[in-house]
Amino acid sequence: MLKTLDNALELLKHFTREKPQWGVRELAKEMNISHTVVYRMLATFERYGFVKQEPKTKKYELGFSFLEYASTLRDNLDITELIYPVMKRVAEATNESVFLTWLDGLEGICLEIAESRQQVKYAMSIGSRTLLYAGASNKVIMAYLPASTQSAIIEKGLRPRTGHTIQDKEALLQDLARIREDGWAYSVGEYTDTVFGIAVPLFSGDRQVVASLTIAGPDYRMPAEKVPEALRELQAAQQEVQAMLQRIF
Amino acid sequence: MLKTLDNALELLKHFTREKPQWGVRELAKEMNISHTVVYRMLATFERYGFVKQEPKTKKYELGFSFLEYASTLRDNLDITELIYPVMKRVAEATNESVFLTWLDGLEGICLEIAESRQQVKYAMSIGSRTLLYAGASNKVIMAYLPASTQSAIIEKGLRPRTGHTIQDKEALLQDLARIREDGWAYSVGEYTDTVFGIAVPLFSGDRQVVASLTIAGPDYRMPAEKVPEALRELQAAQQEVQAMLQRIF
DNA sequence: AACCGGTGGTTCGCTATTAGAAACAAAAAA
DNA sequence: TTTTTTGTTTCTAATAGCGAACCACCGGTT
Repeated sequence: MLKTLDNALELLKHFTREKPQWGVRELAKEMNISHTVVYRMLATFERYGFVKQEPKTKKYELGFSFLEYASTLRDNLDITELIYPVMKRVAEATNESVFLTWLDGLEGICLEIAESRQQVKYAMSIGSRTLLYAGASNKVIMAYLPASTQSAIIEKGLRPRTGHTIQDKEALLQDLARIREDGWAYSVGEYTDTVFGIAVPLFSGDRQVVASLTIAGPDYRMPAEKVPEALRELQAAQQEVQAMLQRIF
Repeated sequence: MLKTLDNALELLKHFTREKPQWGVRELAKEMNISHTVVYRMLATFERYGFVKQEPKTKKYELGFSFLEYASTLRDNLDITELIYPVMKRVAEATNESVFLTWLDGLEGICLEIAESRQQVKYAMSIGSRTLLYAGASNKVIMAYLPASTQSAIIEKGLRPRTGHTIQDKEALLQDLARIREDGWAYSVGEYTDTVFGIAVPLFSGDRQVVASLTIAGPDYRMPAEKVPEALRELQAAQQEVQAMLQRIF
């Protein structure tokens, strides 16, 4: 393990939505290290476009290189070309937004969004991480993980996202068992208040869960009687995407 | 400048669309350094999710952290909330896709795309870099840059992207002068074959070009007589976005 | 089964690189 | 104006990284 690189990557973590700009000395104080060191790291990052210095304020912020790497990363997964069209079709058929959530370690990460025509955007954008124990899109992934992994997620703590987030370990495991039997998940307001989700899992060639496909939107637009129709649409997409995944993975 | 960090960022450059996966020794040979060093760098990056190792092949590839940082980066610019809705409106009015290109050093970078309903996707995705001397979206930015910056771009070389890319220095400068007079640019097949572009510039609070807004699509869908109407739509969007930019920058 | 060339991962001593105090110039703030 | 704070540069002690040699493992060949 390289300490210099480790320090540098730790530094990057400080550039967040809440605090996107940092002065050299300001950041050094925050990290409890010499401002000289911070300066050198930022200067090196800047040469590669990972941060850039605003000429006026002299403060540093994230650079466009992240966009470039994110772009090639998404290309690697053939999402835009293969999966997105299917998602878009479901979005148009159901008039709701469709999300592709990928499994990454003990968390989920949103890889693609097909917006419905109804322009109601959510506070979820591509690249945002999610906890696996709340919301249909996440639970449907967790349901198919090995028991040991499920435990690991639970051990990390079940902090509630909303008033409807399941906080009891046993209740969660039971819920997951049911989802596994059904082959799909439905939830309302678990991850975000007043938002429903209908989700199905996606598997790799060797039958491991790797992702989920989700229809989501404001709860008032998806009463119980409309769920079966949306689910049918989603399951058709699932099969289609599944076939493509087998060929790749 | 930190050499260790510099090396590490140089290493990342090798993960491209063309070669997204690397073995430790393979990459070491490519970079002409010890495989031990490469291993240490990859291991450190992996702890932060910037690369990940595929369990089967043991090869490394880019990790999801880039998506996360790209996401917060885009949030910083308030694009999704403020500018995207305007772009979407133009896309629906004209039935063509609308692109937001940002100025970054001597290059452009695509920050947002509002797709038209007609599902014809281009090989351009968010985060891709573009050269400033070809195509309406780029030239309209270059046209408003100071002469010294224009020279710098030209000095770097005018490699043709297509058969219609302007390669003569004088011809280019003359074209830019005209664009500056008109306040907008129109081109066909300069950056990508059989693709037209109509573009207008966007300025920061202190009257510096920072970006461009572009309508683009297959050339057969935009004959000369339809250009004025599309331009009108685009210029309305320009004013609207401009007003928002003044408030931010 | 033994072999071989390949892989990713580990160890350890020498040495190049990095950290951090101090100093600097410039720009805000007093 | 002075004072404080900023980003940046310089210097040297000492830490952290380099790389040869190492191991354990895998997959194909003999």
